[in-house]
Amino acid sequence: MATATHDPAPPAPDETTARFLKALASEARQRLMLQFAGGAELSVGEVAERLEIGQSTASQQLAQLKDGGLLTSRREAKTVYYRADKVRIGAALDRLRGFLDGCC
Amino acid sequence: MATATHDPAPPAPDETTARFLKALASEARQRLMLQFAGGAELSVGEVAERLEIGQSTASQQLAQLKDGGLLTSRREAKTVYYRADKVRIGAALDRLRGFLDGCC
DNA sequence: CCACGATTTCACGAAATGACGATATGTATC
DNA sequence: GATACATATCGTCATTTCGTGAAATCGTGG
Repeated sequence: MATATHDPAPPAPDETTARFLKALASEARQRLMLQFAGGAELSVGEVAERLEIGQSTASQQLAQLKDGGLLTSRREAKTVYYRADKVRIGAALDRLRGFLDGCC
Repeated sequence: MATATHDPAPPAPDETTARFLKALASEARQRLMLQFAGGAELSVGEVAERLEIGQSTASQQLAQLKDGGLLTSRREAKTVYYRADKVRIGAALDRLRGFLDGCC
C-alpha cells in the first residue's frame, strides 16, 4: 500500500521546495542573497555589518537560507564563511518548475 | 558617475517577483494551486468546498495568488472563475532565475 | 426597485515570523 | 585550563500572516 492513514493530501511540493520558497519569500533574505553575487564568500559578521543588522539576526537568516538550499557554509578557524550554492539553487528551480508544470 | 560610497542599485527582485514568491511560500496556497491542475477552472465556492476552508478564506487566498501572477479570474454572471495563468507563471520563473543568476 | 446568490471586504483572535540583546558554544592561542 | 574572538542559540517583544464569521458589494432576474 502506498499511503496508510488517509490520503486526501495531493502531491504538494516536497518539503525541500517548500523550504526553498519560504527562505526566498522575504525581502530581508533577498537582500542577504544579493551580497553573494559573483560567488562572493562572506562571514556572518561581514554580512551583518554590510546590511547593518544585528549579528544574531544575520546568523539566523543565513541559517534559514542554508536550510532552504541557497547557501553553503564552510568553517575556517573561528570564522564561518557562507556562499551561494549554485547546484542546489538550480535543482530547486527545476523542482519548482516541475511543480508549477504539474499544477497548471 | 554612478555611486562611490557603498551600494548603488541593489538589483533586488522586482516587486512583481517578490509578490510571486510570497504568494507561493504558503503551504495553504500551494494546496490551492494544485486544484487548478490540468487547466481546471474553478469558482471561489468550489475551491472553498474542495479544501474545506471558509469561503472568505478562499477568496482572500485566491486574490493573493492572482496578485502574485499565478491565477487569472473571469466573471460569468454572479460567479467568478479562477484558473492558472501559464504565461505569467512562466515569466515569473524566468525573472526568478534571472535574479538568482545575478546573485550567485 | 428589490431580492437572491456569489464574492469581496472588514474586524477580530490565534499562530507564525522577524529582529534584538544576552548568553552559550566552539576554536585557536597562550 | 583560561582567554579572546566568531558564531550559534535562547528569551522576549513587535509585527505580520492565517483563518473565521459578519457585514458590505456586485451582478442578475423578477
